[in-house]
Amino acid sequence: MRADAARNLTAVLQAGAQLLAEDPGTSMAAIAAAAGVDRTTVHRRFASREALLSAVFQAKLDSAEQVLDEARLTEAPVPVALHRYLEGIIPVSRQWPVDTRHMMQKDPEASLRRQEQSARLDAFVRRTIDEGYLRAGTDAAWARAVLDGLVDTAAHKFPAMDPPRAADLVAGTFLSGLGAT
Amino acid sequence: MRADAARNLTAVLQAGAQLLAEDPGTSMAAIAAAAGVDRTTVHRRFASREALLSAVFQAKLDSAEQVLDEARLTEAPVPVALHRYLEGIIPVSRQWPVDTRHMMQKDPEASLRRQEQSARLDAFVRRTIDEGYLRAGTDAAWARAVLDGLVDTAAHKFPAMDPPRAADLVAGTFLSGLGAT
DNA sequence: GGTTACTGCAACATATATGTGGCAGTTAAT
DNA sequence: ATTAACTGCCACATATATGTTGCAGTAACC
Repeated sequence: MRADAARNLTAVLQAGAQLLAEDPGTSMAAIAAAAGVDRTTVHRRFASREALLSAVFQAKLDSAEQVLDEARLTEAPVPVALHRYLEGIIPVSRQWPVDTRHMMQKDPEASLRRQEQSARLDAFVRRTIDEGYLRAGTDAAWARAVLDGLVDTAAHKFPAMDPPRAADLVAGTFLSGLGAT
Repeated sequence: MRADAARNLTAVLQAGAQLLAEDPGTSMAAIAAAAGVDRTTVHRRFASREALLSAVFQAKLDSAEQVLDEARLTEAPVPVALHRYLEGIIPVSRQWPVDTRHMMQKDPEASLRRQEQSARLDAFVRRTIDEGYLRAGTDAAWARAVLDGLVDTAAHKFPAMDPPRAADLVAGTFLSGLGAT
């Protein structure tokens, strides 16, 4: 592939991610326009609309996987791993705001990757409970869902907040809540 | 309106809310099929797709408004009001899972009602802070966003959890987090 | 029982999105 | 400088969703 072609490709993926997050029904024409290329050019890169969506999801999965790796969820101390994960995943969630859950039946391969990543986080939450960082009796599924929700909130409802501060806020709220002592 | 017609109308609204929440691009034909009526019947009730969406949003706004009223957010003690609100809003969020934010430019009237309801909740969060139920220095916008996120999580990721227990869980997580003391 | 309201079905027109192919022009790589 | 890759623009075919109309049948309401 030529260098300018590669630039166009990433532009389409990034524009697509932003538009599809706001409106999953965004047309290829709208994505092409946002990326500054012709509609037929997009069709040349991606055989179908599904293929484009798959490429966007793959890009998100790639970024998320790198964050999971670098957070050292199974080895680093829980507070360290948690913070590293949050600081890394919030920018990823902002850059690729698409919801990967709605791709399950369409793209089984991506769905599998997503499940694997989800399982790694589940395991981390279990370790967090096992090592006593969460209150005894805490439901792991609830803790996991709350963590995801806080990440989404920080990432998308406070898009201007810098990742380190957002990670602090999420971790603090997750562990201690907002109530007075 | 005849009684059977009213039944069909509510069936369309409820089926539409569920389908549109999963896929905002759901066709009128799919909604009609889910509601068990013909496509043309839906078109007779709702002049356009937009009109149907507006009706769904109105139904959600009506239910939410009732919850806000009955929670007595400005008068009841904060813990009582919070719990009443949560116990009421979670079923509403389940019955009308549509996201009302994406209707802003399309339906200015509904958007205004939504803003009014949002303002009532903002005021409640401020009161919660002013009366010392949240830690001093807590960002009201963050608290509000976290509360919304927890409601969504409890409502949609734990659809089988009964509202009183879900309200307990949300309130507890909101105020105290999940961390060990 | 008769009227009215409502529905399902079929047909139709329209708009929009997807996907393909050709062709001339431009630009990166050699 | 030449070649190959890539792009934009135009035209086309196809599919699907929206919205409308007419008509016959059914069920609620008086």
